[in-house]
Amino acid sequence: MAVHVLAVLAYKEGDRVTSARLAASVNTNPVIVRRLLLSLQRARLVETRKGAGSGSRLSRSPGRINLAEVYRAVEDVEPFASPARKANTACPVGHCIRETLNRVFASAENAMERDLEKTTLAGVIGMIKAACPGAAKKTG
Amino acid sequence: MAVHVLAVLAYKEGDRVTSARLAASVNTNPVIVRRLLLSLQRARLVETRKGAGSGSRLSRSPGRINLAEVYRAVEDVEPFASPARKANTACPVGHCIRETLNRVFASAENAMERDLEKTTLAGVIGMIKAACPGAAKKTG
DNA sequence: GAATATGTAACTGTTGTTATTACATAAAAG
DNA sequence: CTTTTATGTAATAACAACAGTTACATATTC
Repeated sequence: MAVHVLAVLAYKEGDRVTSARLAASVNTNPVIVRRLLLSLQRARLVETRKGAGSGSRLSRSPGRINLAEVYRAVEDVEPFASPARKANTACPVGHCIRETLNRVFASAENAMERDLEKTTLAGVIGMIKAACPGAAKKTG
Repeated sequence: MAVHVLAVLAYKEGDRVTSARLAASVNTNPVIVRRLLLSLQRARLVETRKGAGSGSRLSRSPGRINLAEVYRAVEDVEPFASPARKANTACPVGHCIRETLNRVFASAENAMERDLEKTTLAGVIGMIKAACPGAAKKTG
C-alpha cells in the first residue's frame, strides 16, 4: 500500500496531495494514509505540511527513490517469523539456532532489497503507463 | 520454526523422531509440529510413518535440502501485503498498479529464494556447531 | 478568526498464527 | 489379536498484527 501512495504522489510530480485525496485513490481511510505518511516522513521520502491547501509530496524526484527505501521505511519488523516462545535451551540445536538463522535470513532479506533497489518509483510509473494505456494525469 | 524442526531432524541423521520429541525441542505443541510436518511431507522433504516406535525423518540428506525449498514448502502466501480492499479503479494509478507491483515483488521474492538456495540444512548444522561448541548428538 | 488539513488517541473488526484439547486411525510390538 | 504408540485432524481459544473508524487537538493558510 505504501508503494501505491507513493506512486500517486509520483504521478502528481511536485503537487501537494491531501491524505483525503490519497485515501480516495487507495480506497481506504485518510487516517491510514496519514499513519503511513508518518513513516515515510521519518525516512525523508515525503514532505508534509499542515494547514489549508497543503498536503504531502515527494521530497525527491521519483527517479531517485527506489523500492528498497520504501520497503525499509515501512516494514519495521522482520518478514520471517520469530517464534513467540524461546527455543528449548536444553536441546543442542535449539540453543544456538536463533542467531544462526538470523544471519541466514538477514542475507536473504538483503538479496531481496538489492533487487528492490533496481526499481525506482519512476520505473513503477513507467510500467503502469505501459500496462495501462489510459493513464494520463487526471483525477489522482 | 520449520527450519528449526528440520535442523533437529538433520541433527539426528536418519533416525526417526516423534512429533512429541520435536515439539519438546522447539518448545511448542506436538500438534503444531505435526501440521508443519504435513507441509514438509507434501514437499517431499520428510518421510513420516505412523505407529509405535515411528516418527519422521528427512527424505534426503541434509546437504541436498536447501532453505529455499523449505521456504516454499512452508510459506504458502505472499510475504507482501495484498490490500483487502480493491484499489479505486477510477484512479489511473490504482487501476493497474496491482499487477505491476506483483511483478516487481515476484522478482524480489525470487532474488530472496535464490539467496536461500545457497544454504543447505547441512550448512545450517555446520554453522550451529561452529557457533555452539557444545553441540554433540545428545538429547535432541 | 474561519477554514482546512495533519497528528494522534481510542476503539472495533478481521485475519493469521500459535496453542490446547480431544479423538479417530494406522502401524508396530507383544 | 490386543495393546501400545504415534500420527492425522477437527474444534476451539488466545493472541498479535493490521486495517478501519470516529473523534478531537493543533498547526497553517486565507
